[in-house]
Amino acid sequence: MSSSPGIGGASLLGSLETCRGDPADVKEGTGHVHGKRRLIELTEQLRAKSRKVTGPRQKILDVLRTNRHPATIREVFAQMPRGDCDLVTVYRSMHLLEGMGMVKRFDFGDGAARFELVNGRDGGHHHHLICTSCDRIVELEDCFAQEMEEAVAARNGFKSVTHKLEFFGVCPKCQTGHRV
Amino acid sequence: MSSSPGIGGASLLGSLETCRGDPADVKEGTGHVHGKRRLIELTEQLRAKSRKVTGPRQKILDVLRTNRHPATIREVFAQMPRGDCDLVTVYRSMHLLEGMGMVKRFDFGDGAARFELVNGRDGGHHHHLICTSCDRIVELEDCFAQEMEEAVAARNGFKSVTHKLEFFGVCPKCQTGHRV
DNA sequence: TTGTTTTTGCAAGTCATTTGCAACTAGAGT
DNA sequence: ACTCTAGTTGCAAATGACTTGCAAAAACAA
Repeated sequence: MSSSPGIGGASLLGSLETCRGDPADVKEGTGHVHGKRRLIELTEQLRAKSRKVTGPRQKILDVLRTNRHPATIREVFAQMPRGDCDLVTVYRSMHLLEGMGMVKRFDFGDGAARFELVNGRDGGHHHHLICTSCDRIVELEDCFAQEMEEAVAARNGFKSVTHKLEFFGVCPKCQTGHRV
Repeated sequence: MSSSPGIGGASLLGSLETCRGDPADVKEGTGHVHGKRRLIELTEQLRAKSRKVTGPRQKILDVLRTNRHPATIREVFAQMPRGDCDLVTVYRSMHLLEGMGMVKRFDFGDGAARFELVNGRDGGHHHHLICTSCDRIVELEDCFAQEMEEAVAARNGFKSVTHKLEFFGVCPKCQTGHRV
């Protein structure tokens, strides 16, 4: 990383370790850790699987952490201070994180894959409702296809069955004709 | 189409019109027309919307007609006698057919869109179960997500909600270790 | 048959994503 | 703290799905 020698792990993690008291760290009820402390957890996951905790990876995780909806590679890249890392590195890191189960890939059919940080051990499995007019994304809580999945698996003798389910429609705002 | 001047509409349709008695023409119970007669119906749909019935389009429809599973553009192209038409024409025709509602697009997450002929007026809405090991595709009858779709639409105030749902898993044959 | 409009082939372009490779660095070992 | 090495990164170039521009060719109506 010759172009940005200052982005070492120390600079980012160092400041993080002083943030234990971040009021947003724990979202009550969910048990999920948020805020910057979350980032420390994430980098620990990397270390735990003996992957190196590099500047680009921390930045990418930090961007993912602050995104409420699945983001494309380009969106993640755009949200990093310019010069932080190469676009290719985002692709490679995302692939790594996906393989580690730290992020989940979604496909909304617009040609670019989207990624979202996985929460909790169950992976926080859920689906999305996407406005076909303004691209607004609504995160749907929980999954209603579990039974279906089991039925389909059993009926066809398949194992390790998973599913991909997304909904598309026109959101309330776009129904009024006000393109947002 | 300088390279294949002999592929006129007459050559294909002509032979079709003599095939009314094709034993596979009507699949009992379903009311769907199959066999070559189906192709005549399809070309009529083109004419009805004043799109030209060309050689390439007939060939493409004929390939789609014989495919049991959604096929990629390349697969459709590969199934046409060489020189029948350009790959680009398959892309363009598929886009046209999709716009007309004659074919439906699916995405199994492998980078290439897949297309399947639509049957009946309801569109024969259904889903697929794909083996992640050997790519085998199982067509699942009916759709189990209709209620969900309505609930999601109502709860979020969306209109014209549709959904995309596919299942992925390991098929019986691949579970035994025999890669097929 | 002619005329108009649509369609096609070919070449080139776009865009997401991947890959080759040399330079670089995080973290382990010393 | 210093070295070593495997894992990472940047850059450039490649890949692959899909699209677009344009002139030649074909469908079909008059």
